[in-house]
Amino acid sequence: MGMVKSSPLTADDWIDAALRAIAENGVGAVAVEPLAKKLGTTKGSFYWHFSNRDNLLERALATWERDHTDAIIAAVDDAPTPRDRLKQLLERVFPADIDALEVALLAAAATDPRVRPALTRVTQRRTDHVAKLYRAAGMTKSAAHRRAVIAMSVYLGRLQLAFLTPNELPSGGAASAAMLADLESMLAPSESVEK
Amino acid sequence: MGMVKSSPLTADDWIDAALRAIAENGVGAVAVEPLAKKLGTTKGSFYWHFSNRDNLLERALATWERDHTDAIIAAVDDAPTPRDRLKQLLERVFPADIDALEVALLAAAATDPRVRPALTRVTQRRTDHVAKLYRAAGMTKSAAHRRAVIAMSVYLGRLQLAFLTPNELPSGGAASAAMLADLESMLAPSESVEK
DNA sequence: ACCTGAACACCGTTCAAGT
DNA sequence: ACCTGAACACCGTTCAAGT
Repeated sequence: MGMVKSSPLTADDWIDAALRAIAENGVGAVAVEPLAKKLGTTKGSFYWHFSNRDNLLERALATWERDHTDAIIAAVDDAPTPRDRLKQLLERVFPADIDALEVALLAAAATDPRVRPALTRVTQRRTDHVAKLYRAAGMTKSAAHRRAVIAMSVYLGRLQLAFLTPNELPSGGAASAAMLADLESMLAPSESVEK
Repeated sequence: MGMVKSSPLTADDWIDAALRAIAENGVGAVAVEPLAKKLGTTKGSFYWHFSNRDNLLERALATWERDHTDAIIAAVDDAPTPRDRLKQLLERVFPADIDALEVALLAAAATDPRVRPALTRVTQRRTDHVAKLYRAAGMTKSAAHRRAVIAMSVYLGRLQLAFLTPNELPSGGAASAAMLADLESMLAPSESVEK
């Protein structure tokens, strides 16, 4: 079942296995003994590469944070106007298949003091970026920030909803298209706020 | 520290302790040995009242589900029009202090197969109720449903955001008032959709 | 440098025995 | 009817010893 690598295991092998375990079964699934079994090695081997279970979690989170923040932000920078970039961001982020790893991390953030800071940084950067887009589209600084916070709420809430009621949110199809249209009009930049 | 009750402990004592533990430290904190210590009894006592740890969780969830669904839905039924009821619901639900227990359950729902069904039922009922209000305010059935889903997303996302960036969401004050105004206009029923 | 294997602590679960 | 206390399994962590 587990992919057994020939001899010298690297720390990254453990990190990959940890992230896969999180996506599949949550942060609680980052357990040394089961991971060791999956990698075909022993617990003792683990403690050569990591000081403890938390240290593995920490480094796995750092890897995720690096890989999943800038990529999304950079992906939409080719659209001509801020309004277009916002629209593209929405279209890219909302109909997409739910990212199981992101949901699991979001879930763990509420109770796990090691996960929360990572999620906080990522969320902060995303919010700031969206606020900047609203600002560039002509809204005041405070209105732009409020709308960015609301947009992030909708995004985060949708991750939760998708997991709670999978049948309610088809990944494609007419319902989802109408939904996206609703969201686009609700989240479009408005120029008339707090002149 | 723990409130030690005189002799015959009831199942409800364990359930109360479990719900308190969840609110404070997440579902993982429902651990028999620590709870026994807090209640001043032994693990053996626990297994008189419950078949196992999961059984305690199950019954704690059932208690929460019963207490926290109908109460909120019923609380706003005195407003004259559907539009007013929606507005009151928003005003009641959004500026309120974050419910730690609800956040912890929402978090656990993503990975815990015992928690998810309870959250799914509660979310479904809340969504249906809000959709009914939109419908009564004059929207088509499908538009009302889509808007209810979006409103639930904002609500759930806000719970997450509040925990990720506590400083961003003051419980009162001007920022929160402006935010509420934004939400009210974005989530107000519109009559012009899908005539 | 990297790994094994045994040891110990902690928590879930069982159960015979007590009141 | 309700509880204790000892026992065992499972996983985190340590460490002496191996290659």
